[in-house]
Amino acid sequence: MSVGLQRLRDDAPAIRQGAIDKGEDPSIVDAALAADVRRRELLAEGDRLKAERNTASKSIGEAIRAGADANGPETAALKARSTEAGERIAAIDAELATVEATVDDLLLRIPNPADLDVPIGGEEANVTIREWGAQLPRIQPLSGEVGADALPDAPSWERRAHWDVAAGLGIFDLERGAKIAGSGFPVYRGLGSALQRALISWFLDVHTRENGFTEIWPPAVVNAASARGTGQIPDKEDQMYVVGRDDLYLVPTAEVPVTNLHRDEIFEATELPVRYAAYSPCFRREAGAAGKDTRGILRVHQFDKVEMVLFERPEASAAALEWMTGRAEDLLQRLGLAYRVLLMATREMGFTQGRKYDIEVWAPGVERWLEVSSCSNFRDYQARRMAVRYRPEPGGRPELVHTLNGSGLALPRVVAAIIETFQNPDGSVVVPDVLQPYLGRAELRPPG
RNA sequence: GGAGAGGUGGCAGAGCGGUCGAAUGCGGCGGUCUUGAAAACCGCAGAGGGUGCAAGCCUUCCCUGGGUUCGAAUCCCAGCCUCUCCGCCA
Repeated sequence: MSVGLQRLRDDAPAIRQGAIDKGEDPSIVDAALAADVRRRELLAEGDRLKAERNTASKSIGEAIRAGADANGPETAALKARSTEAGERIAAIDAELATVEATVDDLLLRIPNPADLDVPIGGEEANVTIREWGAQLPRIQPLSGEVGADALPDAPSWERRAHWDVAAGLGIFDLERGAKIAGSGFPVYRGLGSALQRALISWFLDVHTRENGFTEIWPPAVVNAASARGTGQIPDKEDQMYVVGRDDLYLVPTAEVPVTNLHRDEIFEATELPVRYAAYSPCFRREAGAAGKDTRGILRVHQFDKVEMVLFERPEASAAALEWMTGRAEDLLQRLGLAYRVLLMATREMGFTQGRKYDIEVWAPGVERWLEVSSCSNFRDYQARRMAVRYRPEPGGRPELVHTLNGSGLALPRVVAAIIETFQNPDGSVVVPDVLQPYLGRAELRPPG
């Protein structure tokens, strides 16, 4: 935490501006700085008194060993000196404890400044930096060319939304999901369930066999220290499901348990980078999002995701973010889904990120771009909270690592895009080539 | 859930309430020796914070949090975790 203070002292204007750019309160920076001044005053005085007490206590021990009476008058004088120092130490430590709690709390509320080249602003300031694939129209001719070449009066068909197609196929059961758990807890059945497994397996297979990730299967709950480490507490606390009785949090993403794997640890430089790929269910309360995307599976309280998590040397993290984003894009290309990559503007980023790319797939049935991946470089922000360090040189001083993570990929919207992109006029859906071995079939059709 | 044992540095493992940030072994780093390596020998080696240009000095940390004491790794209390046995159970 105090490495953060160091940066705060050295670079307060940039941190302040970073908070403003992200739409956060910059006055917290000054409050933290002021509290830090008081903290150091108390620390200096407390340390001085502790040194005094230590020497006094030590001389008591020496006197006794030299033959003095442990309860005699000469030791009593020494004890009085030590006791007096002890009382003042107690008072100072008490104030120090409250001041440090204040500093820690304030530090947790100062956001990570965005990289200097990140556009400043809200959604309108996001920059599309890449697009891939054809953005299919909702209405298209039954045969022949798609697009401008199509004849105006030719017979056409209309793509349906994924929930309509899924209803025909019998692969979702949203109503019964609502009955047994609540709205936003989808049930997948039959080939819908198999499609979930297929996607998870294929994603993990690509990451582990081709991309060099180590697979992790994490717990679905974490403790408060882990939630704080990755920044869910205090920033996004109300987005998490809490198991109050046991003081546990349902994970909103595998990022939380997997990044915390190395909390309070020191890597050797030769161990980096560390690359993990982890499947987990993800639980999100989506508080404040009521009424948005209520149809289908575009916004749900529980979904499945494969997450990529990297621990990197600072000088390598920028390139690692590009690489990791590329790994997520590769999955979409091999599925045959059109997508675009956005560099997110400052107010569209989270509290903890230095740079973030969102990847959105085109869903031609609902005619919308759907976010399926978010790839971020946290630089040393999470590492500081979690005390994850590495030794640049053997035997050298530890320094903070950089952490990154990105979805690779989140399932529901990929499923929606697959259904809407590869649906046929008769209601069947073609299975992408890469998934056919996992599903054991080339298309989804209604049973019977 | 019940009963017992235990949590010390990268690992293993000592540690009468004062001289313990902590013996010893392994591992690590540097060196001697060697054509090179191994072995042997010598030496260095924890983390955080404060202060200082720096060398350094001071301070905290022996699971966590309280307490007793002039002084706690060592004593007391609570919690967490691990192991063994019993019970229950996918």
